[in-house]
Amino acid sequence: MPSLTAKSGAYVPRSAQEYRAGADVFKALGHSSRLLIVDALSHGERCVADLTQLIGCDTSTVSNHLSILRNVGIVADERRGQQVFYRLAATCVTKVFACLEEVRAARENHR
Amino acid sequence: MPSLTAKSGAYVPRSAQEYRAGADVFKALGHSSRLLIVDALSHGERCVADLTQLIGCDTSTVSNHLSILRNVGIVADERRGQQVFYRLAATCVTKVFACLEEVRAARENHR
DNA sequence: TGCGCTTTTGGCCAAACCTCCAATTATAGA
DNA sequence: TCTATAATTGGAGGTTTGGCCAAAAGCGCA
Repeated sequence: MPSLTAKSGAYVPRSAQEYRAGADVFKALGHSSRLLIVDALSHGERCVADLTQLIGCDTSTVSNHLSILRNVGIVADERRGQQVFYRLAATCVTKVFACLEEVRAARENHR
Repeated sequence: MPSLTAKSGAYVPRSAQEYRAGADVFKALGHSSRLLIVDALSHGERCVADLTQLIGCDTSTVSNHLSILRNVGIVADERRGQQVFYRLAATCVTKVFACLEEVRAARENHR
């Protein structure tokens, strides 16, 4: 039988939908190319061609990554002439990079 | 030709390895069950059986999720008797939930 | 040692993901 | 209108993930 390891009643899980929506956001960040995109955009907006050159893969692939980030609300797009510019829509994600450092430290500690 | 949309020289990309390591952390958070685990652990440690009941799937599946979280340094484990207890190793991840809210708001805004 | 309980590991299969290419859409300029 | 450039969409391929089951490993206790 499972033991009550935490103070009983202290934790009430959120809705399954909430976890799914949250997971989608992290899933969007869970790819090195998309992380590079977010990092780049945290310094200013960029068009698709810029990002394509930065990442070094097919334009369609980058466009795909951008749509994934846009669908979860991390970036926003704006067409100006022939180009489409992307910028961060949720600036808080830049702070998350700091957390990555703490996680890395925790990993180092325990081996 | 790509246009220089950001202040030139303002952004220097990190190493590919850094992006890969960071992506692995987010990938670990990018699953609703694992997000539930993190949320639960933010209120105190839990043994595998507890988490299994909370999630409602096979024990082996939960164990697998936990190993993914452990490998990137988000959680740490400690055996006490027959049971293995898990706790958050990087407490900053709890703050990330707040960021999810901002991302959600950004998504709502733009539709 | 032998039994029971808890957790982990390995194998399997279906579903999801990533990348490219080709084709399409949107816009600017001649 | 026609052409060139920028970006998106659709489809094929190969790879990775997620779930279960069965088997193994670790621990406590008689």
